[in-house]
Amino acid sequence: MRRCAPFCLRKLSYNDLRGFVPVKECHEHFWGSFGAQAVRLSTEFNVLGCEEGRHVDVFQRTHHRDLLKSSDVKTSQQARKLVERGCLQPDPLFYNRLLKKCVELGDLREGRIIHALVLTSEFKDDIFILNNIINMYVKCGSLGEARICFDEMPAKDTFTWTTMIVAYTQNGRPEAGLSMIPKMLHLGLKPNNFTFSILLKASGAISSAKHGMHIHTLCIKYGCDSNVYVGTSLVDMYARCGLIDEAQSIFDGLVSKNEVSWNALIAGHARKDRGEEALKLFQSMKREDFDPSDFTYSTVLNACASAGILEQGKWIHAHVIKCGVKLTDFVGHTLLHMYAKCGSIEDAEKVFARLVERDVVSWNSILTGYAQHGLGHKSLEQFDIMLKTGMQPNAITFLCLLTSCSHAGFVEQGQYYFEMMKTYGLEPKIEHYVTIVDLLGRAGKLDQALKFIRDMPVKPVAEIWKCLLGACRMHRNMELGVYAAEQTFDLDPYDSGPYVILANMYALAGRRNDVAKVRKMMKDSRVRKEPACSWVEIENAVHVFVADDDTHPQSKEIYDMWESISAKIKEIGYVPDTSHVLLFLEDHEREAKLQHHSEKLALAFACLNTPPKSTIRIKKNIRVCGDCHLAFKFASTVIERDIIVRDTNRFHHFRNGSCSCGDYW
DNA sequence: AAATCCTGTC
Repeated sequence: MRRCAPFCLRKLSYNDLRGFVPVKECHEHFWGSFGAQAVRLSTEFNVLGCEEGRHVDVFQRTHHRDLLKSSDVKTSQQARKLVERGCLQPDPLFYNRLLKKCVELGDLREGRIIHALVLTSEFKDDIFILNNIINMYVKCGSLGEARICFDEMPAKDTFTWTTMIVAYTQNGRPEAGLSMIPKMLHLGLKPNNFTFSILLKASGAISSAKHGMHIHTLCIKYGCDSNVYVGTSLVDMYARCGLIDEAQSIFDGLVSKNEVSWNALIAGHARKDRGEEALKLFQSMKREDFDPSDFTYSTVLNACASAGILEQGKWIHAHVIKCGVKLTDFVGHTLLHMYAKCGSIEDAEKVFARLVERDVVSWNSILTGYAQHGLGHKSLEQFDIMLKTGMQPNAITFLCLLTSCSHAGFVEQGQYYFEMMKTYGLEPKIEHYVTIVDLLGRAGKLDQALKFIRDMPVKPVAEIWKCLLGACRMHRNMELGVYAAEQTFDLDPYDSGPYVILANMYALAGRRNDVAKVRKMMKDSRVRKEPACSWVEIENAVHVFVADDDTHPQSKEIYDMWESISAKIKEIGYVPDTSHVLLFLEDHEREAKLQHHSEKLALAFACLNTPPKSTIRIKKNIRVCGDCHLAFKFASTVIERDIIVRDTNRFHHFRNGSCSCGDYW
């Protein structure tokens, strides 16, 4: 204790001494402990015209303040020990500062001790302190203890209830948070801005427009809807519930908005795959003099990533550089993700090299990039480097590795990693099981895949069977395919995919009656096939095509261009693969059907509108069809260009007549 | 005297 004294004495100034009330109880102890130094202090006080009695309190307050300013946990403990020894006379503020310190440091153990200390003090019923104790438990991650304190509190106020709602909402139990509101209202407690923001967040988290709208009406009733936090939460809630237009109109009507409100709206559009709208909003935001933050950049970069618009992504990157935003966690990862997702793995590698710090997410992002670009070897090499740097892989890391192996056909390696993840204490989740089925299935080991499914410790979900079904189509195994399809119909009757695959398999086998049967099933279950489309970005504009599209202004040129490409590739050996057409048509009709698939139109359009030799990047909302894949291989030779096609889960790089996927996808 | 809204890898 003596150690602390000089530190405290040095800090005293006249301003510290003014207006403090003496604490008599500590007086004696103080003099006894500090002896000569206290006398010196006393002299200084006398010079300043203070009474002796004030010293102790000055000591206390100064001491608390200085102790609590430091982020060193030892000082918080020191402060507490002084109280335990009776050298300090704590007031409620003292406890609250200590609790705040525990929250900052996430120190649950220390928090519990302070809780105990409060319980033995005269403030054991102080609602303010008890509220802060609950908050401390919540922020330190102990929901259970928070709840016990909550239940045991004799009198609760709005803060108490709000804190508990925050606790549930931020710990993945938004329904539990929402369920507290009726009771709170019943007790006559008025929710405030804090309560409403968190309730709206909870509604958004479960995408429940019903709850959200109810909370919205309460916001209005309690006059909280003009608060900027509440307003922003409203925008976010509607966006997360899929009501993006409602979100936009709330945003437009906001009395006060800040950059967070903009971010919420931009993120909403980005989630809805409205990349261009998100970018437009980004522009408006800057026009209206709101400063984009890390949040904004990662949001718009993500919008570019999902829309696959590389040029505009680069433009945002330029902004990031111009504004001196560091490539730390969020911005760095979304930038890397954007380049990988827009088909430029080289740029993604450059970003990875320049990241200020690399955490497990950075590594996962680059591994995912390699996996999606079919660079299986690179992915595994990178993983070795990751381990050498001492970075701990997580469940997602292994998912990336398994995907890499699956796409590259590395069956044994994949199984090795699957076992390896367990040695890292990671329990395989359903996604991992799906990937192993995919790995085995693609490699033609269908029986092994089925045995794997049977032996799985978890119940198979629809995804598992869809995977097996895809493999059965690839390897023409009708019997197992039918079985897998039946399983998916039970588990996920509304997905069109399995019906279409099964119908195709029947069609290939010439089983017309069965095709009709599947069609009827589709009709009965009201399943609709998602329309296939492809898109390309040319000079900051996105051009979307569907099959047989004739709506584009350049339509005639596009068809002529495709005819010309088609003629040239036939000369060097392209024979249309009509097995990909479901309908029972004559051969020439089947070919006609194939020739105007959306990706072919997109390719022709890109040839017309981009400089010779430049890389063509096409995005698709579903898997690339087998015939288009074949045609594009020949086309890459004929037009002397690299063609990169992104489908739902991977990239195909066509160059000089072959594809990076090695025809294995 | 305390707290509330927006972003990343699958």
